[in-house]
Amino acid sequence: MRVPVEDYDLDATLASGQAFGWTLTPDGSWEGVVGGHAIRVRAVPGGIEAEAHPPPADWGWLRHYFQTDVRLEEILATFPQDGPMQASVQGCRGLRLLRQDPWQCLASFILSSTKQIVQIQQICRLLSLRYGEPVRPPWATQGPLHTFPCAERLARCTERELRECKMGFRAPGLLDAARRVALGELDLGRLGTLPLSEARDELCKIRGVGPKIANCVLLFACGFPTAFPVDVWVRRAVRELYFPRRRPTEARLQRFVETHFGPHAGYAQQYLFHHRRAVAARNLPPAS
DNA sequence: GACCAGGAAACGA
DNA sequence: TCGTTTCATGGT
Repeated sequence: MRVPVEDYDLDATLASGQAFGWTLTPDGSWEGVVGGHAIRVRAVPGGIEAEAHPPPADWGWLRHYFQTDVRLEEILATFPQDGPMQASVQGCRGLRLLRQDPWQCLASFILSSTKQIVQIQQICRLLSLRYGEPVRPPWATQGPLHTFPCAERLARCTERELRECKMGFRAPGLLDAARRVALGELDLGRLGTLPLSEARDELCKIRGVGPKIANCVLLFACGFPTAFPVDVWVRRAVRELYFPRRRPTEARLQRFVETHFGPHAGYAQQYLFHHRRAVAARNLPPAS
């Protein structure tokens, strides 16, 4: 299957710390699981090439996940026309936001707090291996891929079992989230129909979920284009670029990001995040 | 060994 | 409403 799309940097998007289940294979394609299907995707001229197993009847769910109908040009045009923002866009033209499954996204970001991206990937992989369902596509050379475990399955785990997946103090939070979702106490599918602040309040009832993680879920999975997660990298970027003199209070910084970046502030945030990390990687090259 | 990582919550001032 | 500390684990 070939999905035509312009302005799409697949590699940057899948490696950008918004989804943690993708693996880059030696031949340059990405393997993952979306909607119960094992997927292999690669960037090709003019679009994305995908294989799926089991073979799907239609591919709408894949276009939805990758948001290939979104016109990036129109989104970038809404960004503030200031130097810092334009520089961030120039740094990685084609970076995109995915539309993830809300439960997987919520669980992943509960596991993300004060963890590096590679470690989050490691924990998610371990969880999937132990509690997800195996999917064996015909192209798999090694073992099968695994779905991300559903809330009902994780709700049946003990805290000790979850801690064995290296998540440390985040285990109670994940368990709390899984139980709320499994019991129907929290309807993730409904969040997208609520006003932003109400949806955020719902998520923040979960232990270990504060504004940052809630905003990640609202932006990456629930379709709120102005949700603006502020993590250490984005805070660093915004301070350096927009408050070079004195450092603003947290409340001041919050007000700024909510008003300055326009109707697609969440997208702008992803560019700031990616660009600031790229600068850090350039200034501090990894030890051989 | 010190320091940090896509944070949140409990605490004291 | 501020800043500080603690939580668990692994990488640099």
